[in-house]
Amino acid sequence: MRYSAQKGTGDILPADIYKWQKTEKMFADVCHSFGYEEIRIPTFEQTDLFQRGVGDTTDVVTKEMYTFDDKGGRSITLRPEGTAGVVRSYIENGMSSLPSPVRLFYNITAFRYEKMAKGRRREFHQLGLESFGSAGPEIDAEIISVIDVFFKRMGLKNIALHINSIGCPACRSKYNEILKNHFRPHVGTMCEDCQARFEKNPLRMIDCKIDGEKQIVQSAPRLIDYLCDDCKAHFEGLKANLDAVGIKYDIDPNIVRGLDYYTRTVFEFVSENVGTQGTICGGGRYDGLVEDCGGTATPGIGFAMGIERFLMEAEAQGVEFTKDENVKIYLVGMSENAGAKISQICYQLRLNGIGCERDLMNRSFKSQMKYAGKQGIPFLAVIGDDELASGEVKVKNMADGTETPVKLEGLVDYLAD
RNA sequence: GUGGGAUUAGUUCAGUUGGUUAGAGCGCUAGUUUGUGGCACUAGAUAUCAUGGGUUCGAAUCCCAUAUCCCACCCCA
Repeated sequence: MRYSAQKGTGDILPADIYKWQKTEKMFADVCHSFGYEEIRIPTFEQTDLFQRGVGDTTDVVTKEMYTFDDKGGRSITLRPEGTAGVVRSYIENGMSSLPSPVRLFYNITAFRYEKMAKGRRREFHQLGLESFGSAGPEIDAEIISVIDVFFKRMGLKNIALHINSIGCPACRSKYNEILKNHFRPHVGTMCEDCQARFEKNPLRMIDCKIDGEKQIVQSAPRLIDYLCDDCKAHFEGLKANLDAVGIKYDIDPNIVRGLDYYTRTVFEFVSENVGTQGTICGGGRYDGLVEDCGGTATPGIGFAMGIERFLMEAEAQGVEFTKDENVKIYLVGMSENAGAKISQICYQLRLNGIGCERDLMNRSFKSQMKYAGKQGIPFLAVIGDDELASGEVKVKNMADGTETPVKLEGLVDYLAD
């Protein structure tokens, strides 16, 4: 039996891991600079949290969740996204009593049972953040600028930002009636999905891929034109705040987003390099979610970015990731007697945080040299009987071939720069 | 859930109309007269040709099924 990683999962190998580490570290740095702190939440939650939080009519919940009963008979689900778990934690840990806004970021894996395609995995990784307690559009603009700053500091060029407002429950239900009146005479001619959507969520009929080209869909009234005064003011405020810092955006009335909890602001960063859908990062406001999950009514907003998709985009843009050297010096053993001394030197170097390697394969002198060269280790020193006698080694700089005599007791200091 | 392409060494790929011991590059191991590497040269190891059936004197090659990977639809990160 030959085992392989499960469909839609995969290994992140040493050859790539430094890119992930750079990405994760930069995201944390940027979040910190905005006053966000990291939170770590469990990989699984009770199924009900996602049904209620994400919405039990969404695709994610109805057909994509990894759900199973544990030995105690509880229904458990591997998180399909991060927001619901963070909201649960916010409520459970009484974070509403902390100074507002409460700002949290996270680095998680998430799980969705999907058919494979480019940029889509069953286990995938997200960097994201959530912010609680602030209802104004300033924070909407601020979390978008978190992403903008992150992209810029990672060396990415502009990635298209699409924004939209899907209103609050009040203006949305009013709009739904208007939309239904528009479609009612034509429902019969539309696709099966749209006939179902007509009753449950007419908003989604607008971005139907089957009927999308039809005149009746093209001419449908747009939610953004029917926002209530408060929602309209919020959206204008968002645009003004983005304009103020020079972040460019397109208003895309078709962004609906597949998760039920969104209200007012929704946005996506989209690219052509990560598959058909192209969303690298998506998010929005969810002013009703905390209350829906059993907390006191608290506005919230957040986003999540797919690390796999981000790296695809970074690679497509030719972003260079430099790999740090972990091992600074290789100690070549020249004689049988040198082994113990080399062990002592390595131990001292490592105690002082200096990475070093020595032969563990009983290799010839020449092979040790080759190994050090191939590994790209920047310094090298040969230790044989001469060095044992004199207590001095020649430290060779592998890049330019120069050698510097260094006393053994001074080796740590010499390499410490 | 619907449709399309693919699967040969660790890896990227060749492999003729079905015909003897299935090849190469990279990588790996060792050596090129035992105190200086990357390059080069030489040698070596490594393949149930995805799995199971079938056709045939003979299958990596043709047929069927299954699995996996990839791509599109849908949806999302």
